[in-house]
Amino acid sequence: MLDPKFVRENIELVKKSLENRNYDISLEEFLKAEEEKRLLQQKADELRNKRNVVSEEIGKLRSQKKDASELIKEMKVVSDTIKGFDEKLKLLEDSTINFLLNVPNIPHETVPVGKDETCNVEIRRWGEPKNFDFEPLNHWDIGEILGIIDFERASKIAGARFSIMKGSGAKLERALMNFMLDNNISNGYTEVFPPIIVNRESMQGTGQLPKFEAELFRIVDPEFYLIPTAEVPVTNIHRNEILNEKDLPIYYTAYTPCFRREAGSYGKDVRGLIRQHQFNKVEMVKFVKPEDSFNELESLTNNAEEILQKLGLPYRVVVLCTGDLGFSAAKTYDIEVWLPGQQKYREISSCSNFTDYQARRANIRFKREGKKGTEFVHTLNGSGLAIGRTLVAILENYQQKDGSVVIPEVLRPYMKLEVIKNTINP
RNA sequence: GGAGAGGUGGCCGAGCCGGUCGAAGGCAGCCGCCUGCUAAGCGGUUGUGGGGGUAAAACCUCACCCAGGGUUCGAAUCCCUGCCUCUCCGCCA
Repeated sequence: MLDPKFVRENIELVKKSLENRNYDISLEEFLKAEEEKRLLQQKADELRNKRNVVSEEIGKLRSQKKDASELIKEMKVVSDTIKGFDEKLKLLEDSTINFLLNVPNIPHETVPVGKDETCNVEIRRWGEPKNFDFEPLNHWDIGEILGIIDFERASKIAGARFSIMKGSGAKLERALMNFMLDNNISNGYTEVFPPIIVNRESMQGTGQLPKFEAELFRIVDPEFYLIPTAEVPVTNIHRNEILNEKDLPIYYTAYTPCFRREAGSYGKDVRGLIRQHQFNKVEMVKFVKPEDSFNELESLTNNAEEILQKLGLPYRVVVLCTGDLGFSAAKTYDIEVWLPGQQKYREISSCSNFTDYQARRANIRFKREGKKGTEFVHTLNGSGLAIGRTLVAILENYQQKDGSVVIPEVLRPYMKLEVIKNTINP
């Protein structure tokens, strides 16, 4: 959420931001309501002050056994007036907050302005897409040949966009989790394993609600939401807290399953592991001081890249333009891994700085040493990495002519295996 | 699932037959005094958010004693609902 005071004082900047993000929202109504709210609040506060003073007076008269019925009568009217003001105030407050909850974060000045994903800008590449001396297969074909992924039975159990990992496939999934967690831990992140169903307040704290309800799986009775990313529970760890300056920065990493409805993506990636309703992910989350957050975004992104480098998977980093930038983010780098089966770079990580946007929603503050008052922290997060997609990348990049898949060196201690051999369909 | 206890400031802990309670007392923290140094001791001070005010402060004011409603001229204190914690019983990975 943006600071109402900030919006009030930076109308042009906010308008520009909305325009660059292709949002068609007018600020006029909000500003009017905001102004009205402040005036009304002043009036109500004055009356409350009067009531406080006179009520105390009544108390004194009472204790002296003197008559106070005139004052009581008078205050009854005042109280009714206050009640009326409060009702109006509540409506105005609701409408201003509701408005702000639907206004996206302001993109950082280094974010390229552009309409849609075609305007994203590639920042760097690492590794060379390998030349195969045979036609590289899609991961779902590899999975079938090796007997390590079963989509058909998964759809029997749950439905479309689910999968069963089997044998060496399941083991590879597990190895990736552990390798990624260990790597993040060695980069200074503290491992956490949070709840994966959460309450409404948490979803609102990180910005999934109220705007993106359609993306979420929901449990109706009692009301809970399945997390679409570990960002939700992990960022909310410090909801409604005031942290000490000396505690910052805080780095967390978490493995969790993630659940997404994928509404509106019916035609896309219908085959394979790329777009599933349930998938595993290792996430990195940071709480930092405002002045550090954009440097922290660079190191966060580097931490994610390091994993791909160690796995020997070619990738590129792109910075999202204003039109493609996520709702709560001020700046986002997507990391895209090379998939030989698709001859394309595909997103495998998304690293974002949310500045104070989530912190204000979730009310996460910190106190500077020797300074009065509090400030909102800046929050960041990034995948490090999406496990299913990493597994896809390994199958496709490390496939051999005979259908087998070589296990990347760094995973061998975890797998206790060097090659997933093709014993089923040689 | 059944029975009971409780949620107060950074922490501990009073208040809870309604008024002078933003809230006693203690601890911790900060400032000063004292002391050869340390400890002890003495005095002062210490929350968050909103609105107004200011160049910035000072300052004024409202709200906040788990959350949301209600009663009342007035609520930490009374009533209702919800959430959470603890103890006992049952059930269970």
